[in-house]
Amino acid sequence: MAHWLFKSEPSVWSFAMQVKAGDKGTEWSGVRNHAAKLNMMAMQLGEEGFFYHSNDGRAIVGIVTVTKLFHPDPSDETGKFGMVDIAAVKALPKPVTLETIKAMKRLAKMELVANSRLSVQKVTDDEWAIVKDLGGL
DNA sequence: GCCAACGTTGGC
DNA sequence: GCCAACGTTGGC
Repeated sequence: MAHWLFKSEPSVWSFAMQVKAGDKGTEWSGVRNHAAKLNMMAMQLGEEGFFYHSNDGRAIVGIVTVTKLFHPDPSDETGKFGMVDIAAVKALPKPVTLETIKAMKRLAKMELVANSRLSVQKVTDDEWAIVKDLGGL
């Protein structure tokens, strides 16, 4: 199973809102980037990803799971892009900050550091295990 | 609030 | 099809 990372500004859509939205999941709409789209197309049902708060927070705060495979995003008039649905799984007992990630040698290659602007990223098995551990899971 | 990095757009 | 200009993102 592959692992992922979803990035969101908490003032727009926070992990707390994702939790409140329940188990069924919500549409991860509005992605207009091809690299992010390819990542979403590769996602399988039940695969898990980190939920990262950009700007305000700058930390990985929770885990989400894919509840619906890649499908068209009605908000995209060009029809080129799409989205998956995700639902919150659990919060990290200890959020893992960007600062911590940058300070860890084994996490230095994370896309979060290398390509911070990509909104849906791939996370390696190694990175997944390390961050979960740092997060207290 | 600034600025670097990156993606997209549009003129040629 | 190239590339300069522009807009957006996100860390600091």
